[in-house]
Amino acid sequence: MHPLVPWFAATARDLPWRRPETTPWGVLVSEFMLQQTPVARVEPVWLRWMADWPVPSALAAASRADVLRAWGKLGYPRRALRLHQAAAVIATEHTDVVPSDVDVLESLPGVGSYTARAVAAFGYGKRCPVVDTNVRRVVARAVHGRGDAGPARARADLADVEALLPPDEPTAATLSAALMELGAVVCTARSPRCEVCPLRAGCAWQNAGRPEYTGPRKAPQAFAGTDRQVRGRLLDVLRGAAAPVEKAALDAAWSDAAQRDRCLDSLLVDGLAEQLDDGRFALPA
DNA sequence: AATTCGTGGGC
DNA sequence: TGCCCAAGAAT
Repeated sequence: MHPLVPWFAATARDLPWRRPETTPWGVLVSEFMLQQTPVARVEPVWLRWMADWPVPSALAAASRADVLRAWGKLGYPRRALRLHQAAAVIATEHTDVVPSDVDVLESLPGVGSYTARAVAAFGYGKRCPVVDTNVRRVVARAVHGRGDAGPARARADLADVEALLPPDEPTAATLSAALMELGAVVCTARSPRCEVCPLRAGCAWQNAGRPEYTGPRKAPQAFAGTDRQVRGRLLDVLRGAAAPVEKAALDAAWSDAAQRDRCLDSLLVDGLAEQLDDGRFALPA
């Protein structure tokens, strides 16, 4: 796996959260935004976010409405709320310093196994296996000779990557980033660019003749007509409104009244919206 | 362990 | 065009 280190040094994308001046807080923010959202859409939002809220306590002091507006259309807006909550915990319980310990990180709202390890590795240069969908695919192919990663197996996946990391901490951290980069730009899910892959010579999948993936397929995720779409429509109305809106404005966003009301209620429960005393609706203060 | 949770671009 | 996918987490 060592060929990945010089390859990464030579070809890595110049992403703003990878620049040397980026703080662990900047890394944490980027990882929240990158959960299920492509790099290209995250970049401009991250830049403005860090300018507005350069430290956790600054974000913690902002209103949820401001946070949700800044999050914009990145999707899964509950992530924005969890980041807001995590910032408050960091500010009040960790003296405004992002934790470097994986277990402490994982205790923060919205921080799971991947994000905790990414912050430890990319924010603090630790030797720490980082397993995301890209890394699982690279390991499945290069190490196991399978066309794709099957269902996640947390412990086994971590052990696979742990075995690849060199002893040297900064080199291990760089390799972690390189594995993700390879999966993102070369060893992609569809149409992998094996011709330019630095691992080609030793890749188990390549050497096996690139057999097709045979394992279980993940169930395709419907979107049109789901609550997820309706919630998105409703929240888009609230995000775009300069003042609280009447219910009629939300009614116009989706025709099925029962589904619409159920989704509005779920937004209230999630803290993504609130109803004022006069009956109007708005992003939460 | 299987579902739910947004949004949009690429093929 | 419709389908698949994108640096996951919580339940």
